[in-house]
Amino acid sequence: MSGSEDVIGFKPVVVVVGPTAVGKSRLAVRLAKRLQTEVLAADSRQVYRGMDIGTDKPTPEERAGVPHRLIDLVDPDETFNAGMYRRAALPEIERLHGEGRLPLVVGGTGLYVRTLLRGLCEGPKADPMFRAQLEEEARRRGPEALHRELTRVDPESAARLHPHDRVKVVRALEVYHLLGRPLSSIHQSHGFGERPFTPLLIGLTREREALYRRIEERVDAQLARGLVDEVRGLLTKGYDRRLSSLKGLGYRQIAAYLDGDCGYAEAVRLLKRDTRRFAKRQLTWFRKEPGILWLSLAEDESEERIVDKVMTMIEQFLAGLGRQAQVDTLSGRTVAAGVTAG
RNA sequence: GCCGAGGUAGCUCAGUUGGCAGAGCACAGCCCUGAAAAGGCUGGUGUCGACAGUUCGAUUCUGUCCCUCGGCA
Repeated sequence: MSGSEDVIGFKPVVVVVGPTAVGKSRLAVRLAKRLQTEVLAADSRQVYRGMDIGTDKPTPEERAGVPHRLIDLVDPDETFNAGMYRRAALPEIERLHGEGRLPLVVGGTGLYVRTLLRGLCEGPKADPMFRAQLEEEARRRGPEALHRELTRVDPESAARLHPHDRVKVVRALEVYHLLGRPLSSIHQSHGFGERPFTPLLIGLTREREALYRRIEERVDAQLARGLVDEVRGLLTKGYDRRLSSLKGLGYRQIAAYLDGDCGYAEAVRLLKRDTRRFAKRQLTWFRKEPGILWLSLAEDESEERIVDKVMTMIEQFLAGLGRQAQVDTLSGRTVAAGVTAG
């Protein structure tokens, strides 16, 4: 079933979010089978080709019969970012709608999910040369110098950003440099106000302790599957540790070990710790994202039962859309594509 | 049983010549508009082993007891 064809005027999208290792990917495969649709990843790391174990991509077996999109889009030394993700994802969603299927977005990259559901402001694309220049300046004169510069051209952004937050200070300066307009004014007029779809947002969570245990187990499993060899292979191919792709969890810590910065046990400890911290940051992000229906998973809960629960939520969601469409037709209003559901 | 060392945060430990208890790690809370698994900010969570004594005031000094680790029996 898909059901999206009976809700004329709406563009429904089901989105499953949650912290790393909560169990999103496995659930996604089962859900996609039941919905006869495809999995659209919202994951800033799985876009890199050749980075499979460390990003915990679904295995070929898991992907058999269930197409996965928005994975393996670029090589590790290519730039990728939220804007590129959005440009790649929107056509996939449109295509599925055209085929009468319900798009299923699954991922833990909060910003990517947000760019789909609420848009991305019309800022200029990243300019690597200019960024490198600013980075050099930060090294020479300290990060505070960049922040002082920002205070001159965009006092609002400067007030919002901590002087040490180099990445975001550089982006704000870049926007002003390319556009002659402060980033803050662009944000203000955008405000994440777009509503291109009618989403059902499902957040998966677990008790903190259980989640942390799953993270440790998953890291151990990744190591058993050959994470060290995967990282070594990337370094041998000439990919630099400073690449954004290799600064991700797993790659950063194992590359440090391979370069002799620390011992193996220490690298594993740090990887587990950093992954726990990451999961915590994800929870902070999603907690304040509006409209998420939270589903707390019990440790002994079977995958079949979880799928049933989520399917019930999806059916109710679609039924609600049907009623809403009827009401709107009766009252003679034009149904705008993008009525808020949350 | 005797002798010695110790008991302070979740862990390892520092410290108070008697005056609101502090480091690292661990952890918790938060920010985020083309780097987002990135980047950044904030926070000490405590019956100082227990009971009694001295004192205006004891985690600190004294006594008794309990526990841990060594050594000797």
